[in-house]
Amino acid sequence: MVRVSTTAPTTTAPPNRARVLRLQSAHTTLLHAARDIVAEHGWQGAQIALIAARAGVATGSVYRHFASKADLFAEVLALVSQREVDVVDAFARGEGPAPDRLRDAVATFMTRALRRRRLAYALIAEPCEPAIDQARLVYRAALVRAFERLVEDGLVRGEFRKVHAATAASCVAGAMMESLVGPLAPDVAPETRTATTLVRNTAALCVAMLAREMA
Amino acid sequence: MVRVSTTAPTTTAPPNRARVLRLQSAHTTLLHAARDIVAEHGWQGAQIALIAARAGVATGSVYRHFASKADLFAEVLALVSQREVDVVDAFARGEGPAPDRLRDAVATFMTRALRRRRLAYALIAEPCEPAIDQARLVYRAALVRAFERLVEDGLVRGEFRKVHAATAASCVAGAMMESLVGPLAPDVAPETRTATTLVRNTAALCVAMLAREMA
DNA sequence: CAAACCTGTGAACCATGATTCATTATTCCT
DNA sequence: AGGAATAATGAATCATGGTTCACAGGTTTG
Repeated sequence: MVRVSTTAPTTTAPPNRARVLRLQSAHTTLLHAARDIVAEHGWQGAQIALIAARAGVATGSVYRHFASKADLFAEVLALVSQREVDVVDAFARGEGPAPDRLRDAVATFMTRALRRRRLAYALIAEPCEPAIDQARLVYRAALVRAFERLVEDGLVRGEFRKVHAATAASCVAGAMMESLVGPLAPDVAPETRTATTLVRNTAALCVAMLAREMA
Repeated sequence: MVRVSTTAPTTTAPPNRARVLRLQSAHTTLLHAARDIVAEHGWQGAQIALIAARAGVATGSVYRHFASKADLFAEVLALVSQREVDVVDAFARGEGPAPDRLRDAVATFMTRALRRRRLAYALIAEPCEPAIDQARLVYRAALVRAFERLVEDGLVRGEFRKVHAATAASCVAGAMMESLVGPLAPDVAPETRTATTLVRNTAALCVAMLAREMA
């Protein structure tokens, strides 16, 4: 690369910045490669060597950017999961009746999961080694917290009957995810029509759990 | 052992029976040892060598009775889990209003889990290796099916609003188990009073999901 | 009682796949 | 350009823990 030797690097800024950028880029590339591998082959197929190959670097290079495999996967989990948490959170902070928002949050979460099936299965239910499982629990907790905020909002607005927000949030999240486990299983035929019904039913059940009255 | 050489072993019955009994006994001893280890140290501490030691046999002997570690653990899982499934099933086949039975089934399951905490955590949420996780999914499915029978019964009796039984059962099971995950975590202080409230709340939420009308 | 046969033993073996590290290539600065 | 510093490489190493197996001890059969 041609550098037009500027008078003087005021500080060590330009080179550092470039270096940092390059490193960040490698970091991101690796992260994406890992995510893609998981989305395609699940945790089972997510070996360091494969990920490195996918990212176009050598195995050892992975350790230049991540302290360990667990570390890398924790970041992958965060990358993918945070988006989902944010989606639920958007509903928690939204306008309109809380029951409707709860219904939509559940439905949206499920629909999104049923699109990237393989990835969702990996995140929610796929058997995986303990270290990853550990990180998964953290993500689940975050998701529950997002639902908790939604429930709390509904309580403040008097739109839910009086329940313990944290418990209710756990129940909603649990109900939702357990409903997904079956359909997400890799071997099940992708019957999308059934999926639509499933989503609708589950969302309704979750709302019913908290509803002040029957419709 | 002194054998009073009876005239003639009509068949090969006597020796075989004794042998079979001895084998069965060893099998059972191993199974119990494995269960106890898991109940004390979780899957993490459940290594073949330790289990063998606990059972008072050599490592290799384990393989006289179980084809593999996964096999052994599958049986442990079945041993412990089947009882829980049966408990739920008893409520499914019981008398009285289905909503009450559902409430009691959930409460009973949770209460039982909160007693043997460590074991329940292992069965429900503890990070563990894929092979065990796989078997765990099977158990979850069985539990869901038990709840499904209960829901179906309630539907027949017209005591639940019209819902898809399988989906509702998943939701109930999921809600229940997710509620347990937090409190079961090994580090959490065992605040039993909170546990009582948690059980009551969760059971109520599960019933509300299906209830025809508000109380 | 001896031969055939199980069953138990536990140290050695092996497979897996993450992690390391001596070496080589690249990039940065003067 | 020259040399230090930094990054990339990937084959070798290592750790873990399940699994095997050649052998020993005891039991059954004839």
